Amino acid sequence: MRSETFDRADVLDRAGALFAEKGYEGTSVQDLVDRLGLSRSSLYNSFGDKHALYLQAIDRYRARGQKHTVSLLDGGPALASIEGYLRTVGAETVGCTTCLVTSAAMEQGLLNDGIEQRARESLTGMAELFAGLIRRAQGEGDVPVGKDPVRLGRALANTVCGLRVFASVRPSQEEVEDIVEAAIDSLR
Amino acid sequence: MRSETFDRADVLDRAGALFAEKGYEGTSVQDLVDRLGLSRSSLYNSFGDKHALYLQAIDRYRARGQKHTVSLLDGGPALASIEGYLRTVGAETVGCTTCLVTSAAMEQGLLNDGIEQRARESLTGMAELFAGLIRRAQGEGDVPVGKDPVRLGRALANTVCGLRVFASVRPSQEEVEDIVEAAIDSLR
DNA sequence: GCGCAACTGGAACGCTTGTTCCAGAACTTG
DNA sequence: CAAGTTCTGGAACAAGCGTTCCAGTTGCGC
Repeated sequence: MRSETFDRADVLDRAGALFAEKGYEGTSVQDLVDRLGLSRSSLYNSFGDKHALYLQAIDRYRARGQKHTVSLLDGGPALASIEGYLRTVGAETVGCTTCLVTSAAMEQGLLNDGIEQRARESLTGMAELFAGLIRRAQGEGDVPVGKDPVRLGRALANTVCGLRVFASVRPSQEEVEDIVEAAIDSLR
Repeated sequence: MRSETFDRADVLDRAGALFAEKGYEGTSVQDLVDRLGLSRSSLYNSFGDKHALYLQAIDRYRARGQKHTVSLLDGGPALASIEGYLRTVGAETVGCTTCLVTSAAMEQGLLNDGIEQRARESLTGMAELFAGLIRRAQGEGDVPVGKDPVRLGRALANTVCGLRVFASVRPSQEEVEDIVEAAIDSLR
């Protein structure tokens, strides 16, 4: 026996970064071989074909994002958590960090298998996460009880979604801050 | 002499629809020939190569969008114009109408020539349009003067941007309505 | 140290890609 | 009718694509 010499998660991370950068169709298998540090043969043996690798990279990306989100949100008042999360997304946007799920949704949304569903899951998941936090913040007296948590949660998720696109366009810090702060204002 | 038999604008519209649907890399020249109703040769003679056609389709799309926007916005109180525009975008979103500029920005944003700039122009243009309308609505007593028109305008543009992504994911009418109504609420 | 399994490198595959070219048909204008 | 231009269909091209396969190397577990 001999176990895999490469770090599977790490390979998927790098593949995901490449896919997010150049798109699925824009990334050739040769690009992947060059960037991932393993041979063509190993790539096919360990991950299947290009599309299978894409899906695995997306799943990995989503899992990592979820872990990161949770660590950002637990503890402290809910409103502060929301603000912190939005500001983090804002910083990523200024840094032109492109989002793999958004890229995948835009590129393949209407036709491809599995991807549309994954993207929708990510979006509704984020909306529900926000809604829960808003409800908690209302309990903590930080958000007016008149506000509809579901509606506001969906709006915040959409704001994040918009920022993912903005990231492709090298926005100024000022623009991004305005968007983030306006979102936060909507909670007051 | 013999003039062009096809309608140039119409061909660009159909090309744009195809590019928006399948992405730039995902659309082959053969796809274009099949859909546009003119021969490979005419296509190259009249529009140059694939990338040139793409840019022309984007420009045409933007011009058409601008014309449409203007017709939607002139006349009546500014607040009603904003609401009408947002609801129109919402309807397009429910109908899964994908936006060529957003697709182009996501696919090529960081690397390609001309496209990033065009996408940013579209976004900042929309933000400024909103800012102007908000200022007018403030003059008309429909929006509190305490609100910052520039910030709010940017937030609305970002909301539209997010909806363009949502359209790829077959959202429910309810979700989209929540997002649109929350955006409108932010003006009160 | 033997055998098994993961890995490498490269060659080969059939297919699609974007692009060019050409002979001829279709049409408009003189 | 003739000249000139646009359009068509199809062939041809080199390059790149995703995928498969194989001979050979490396390293772990018995």
